[in-house]
Amino acid sequence: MPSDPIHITLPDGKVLELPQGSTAADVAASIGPGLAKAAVAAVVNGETVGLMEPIEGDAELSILTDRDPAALTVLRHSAAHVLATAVRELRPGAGIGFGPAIEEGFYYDFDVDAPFTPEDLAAFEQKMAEVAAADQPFERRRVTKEEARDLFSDDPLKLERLEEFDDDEVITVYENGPFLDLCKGPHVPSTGRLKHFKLLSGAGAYWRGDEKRQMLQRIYGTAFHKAKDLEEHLHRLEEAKRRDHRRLGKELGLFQFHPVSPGAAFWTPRGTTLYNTLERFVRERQEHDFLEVKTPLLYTKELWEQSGHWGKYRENMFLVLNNETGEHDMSLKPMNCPSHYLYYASAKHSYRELPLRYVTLDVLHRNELSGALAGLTRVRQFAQDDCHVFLRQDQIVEEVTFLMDFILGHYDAFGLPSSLTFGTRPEQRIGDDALWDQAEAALREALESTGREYEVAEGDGAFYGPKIDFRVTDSIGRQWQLGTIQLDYNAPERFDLTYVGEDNAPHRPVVIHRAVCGSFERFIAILIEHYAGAFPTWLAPEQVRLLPISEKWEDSAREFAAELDAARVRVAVEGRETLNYRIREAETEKIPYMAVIGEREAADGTVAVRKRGAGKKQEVMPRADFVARITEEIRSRAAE
RNA sequence: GCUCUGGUAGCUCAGUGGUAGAGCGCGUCCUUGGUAAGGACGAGGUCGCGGGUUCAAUCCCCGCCCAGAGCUCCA
Repeated sequence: MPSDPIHITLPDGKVLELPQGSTAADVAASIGPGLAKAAVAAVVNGETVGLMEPIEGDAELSILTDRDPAALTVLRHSAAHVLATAVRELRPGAGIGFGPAIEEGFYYDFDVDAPFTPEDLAAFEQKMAEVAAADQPFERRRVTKEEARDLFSDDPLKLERLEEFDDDEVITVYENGPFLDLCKGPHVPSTGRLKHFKLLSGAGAYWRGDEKRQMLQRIYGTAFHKAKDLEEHLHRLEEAKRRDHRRLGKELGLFQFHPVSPGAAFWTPRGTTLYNTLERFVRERQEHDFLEVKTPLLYTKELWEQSGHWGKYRENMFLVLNNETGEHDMSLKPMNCPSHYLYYASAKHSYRELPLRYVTLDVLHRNELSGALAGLTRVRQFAQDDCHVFLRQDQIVEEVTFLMDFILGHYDAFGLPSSLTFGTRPEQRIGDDALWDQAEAALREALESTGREYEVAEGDGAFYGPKIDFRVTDSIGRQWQLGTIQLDYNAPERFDLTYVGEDNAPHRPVVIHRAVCGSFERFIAILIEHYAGAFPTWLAPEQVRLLPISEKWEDSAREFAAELDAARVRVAVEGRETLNYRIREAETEKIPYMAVIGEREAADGTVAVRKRGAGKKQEVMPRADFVARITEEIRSRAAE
């Protein structure tokens, strides 16, 4: 007695009729053999499911092939299971934690006595290949909590997770060959789908990310549908290593670190030139519409109590002994905001003056965990291009539009494509909803006015107001979160900030926190990696290297160097060793221009110019022409 | 902070229970060069810091410092 068929609606609106118990694989097969082969998983009524799961009743369904990002997540999740299968084969006693797909691959956490060695990883990878070759089907089963307790009686970590389920919740397990895991799924139909994968690294990871819990051993890996994608990914990892700012910073002599001041950079002369050039650029852009102020670095705790930092942020502050009181009741500033509030509050302000934009580029200190420090990207001492705008509620749209334009212009100057994220009200927040409605509407309007696409991150705003975050993509496709525009309704209350309105009564201003680079340190790290150390001429610490062919032409070279120097071009003359040696050296140091002077050039006042990376394609030109050309390139801050 | 790994010449790294090596860089001399490394000689080390084991420690053990990777993208 056949039961009623089910009706499957496809993305193009077509409706298929299939018998009860049909699976997404059946649907794919009924559409065509090509699709049946390419199918990885399916989306049924908005939920990603495995191909082999029976569809329950009428549904909207689309098939995921290896071109869908969601299918890659499924494959990687399955790869995590295959990894666990392999580890359990080789280390039967290993406890299993969680093993999800992540952005760039997957990981699985194991409870074992000792960390895995690289040799272990190689053996696991080998075993994974065997598991994949065995083409074990992934079988999904629904179980009761009671059954699950039984199945995982030897897996305390799984049991712990299990106890968090409600009694009536659907619990599923997946089984492939010898391996059984508590898992929501979905998975690819069988382990044979896993063809292109690689284990990358092992490291400790706390169970559930809680430092009070036991340390598990995590193995990271990645997997792709196509060999080419895997290769490209591995190549990108190599490329990132090659561009690592810590490595290039050392090679190009830009900055160093010393144990006597962990997390604080020593900038070399070259690095300082780079830093100052960036700072000059930032200052120049802020010259007209912003007011730069310098404020103290050290404050008593009264300020931090008022700002709320003393209670919530003290762990991250460097406290300083106050001789007067004998207490550590002073602190180096970890941010500039409170000093800007104080300065604003030091005078009465008319509504006519607003918006007021205060900028400070001072050094800040934050006591980050020692284990969190990393090169220039995570430091304890840094400087932000920090701005606080004081404005009226009715000015928000115009101001945010102005600031966005300002921030995007900055990234454009470095050829960093940017994207925008709008963070709306979080669960935990202050201020009434009417104010949030207004603030969000204003940000939205400003965002719309740019005509650019933006992502909405619901609930991602700060507790004191909504925000817009700016992310840039560097030359090898990595994304970095840099600038931010945050509305703040809390600070004006805490610091009792006011302005005198048209009605001659005091009103609360709104505060906007704005940063463009984030910190100079981190921004420079990103620039180093973005340019792979080959800075555009305007940023390069040394812009021209003059190479006299022999000592005889050194005077001529020095004369020309003086000319360039007078034109504010950063130039050095290098006369030792052979010409070939010096060319190689300048090329490795990524100097934008080499200028060679020999008998001919000295005689007719020319110079043979070789551009970085251009090889033997040199250009002989009158010296004045080269000065004109390079000064224009610097003035316009040309990209190359 | 915690786990693991590492710390040897300015840099990159090899090495050993018997007071240490390479390449590059650096110095001197020769060479005076035409577009990615000319040649010779030489200087340079508290083997991260402190303690312990040992006849003897850069090496083994303990502590500390610094660096690197990682520390929920939740079955």
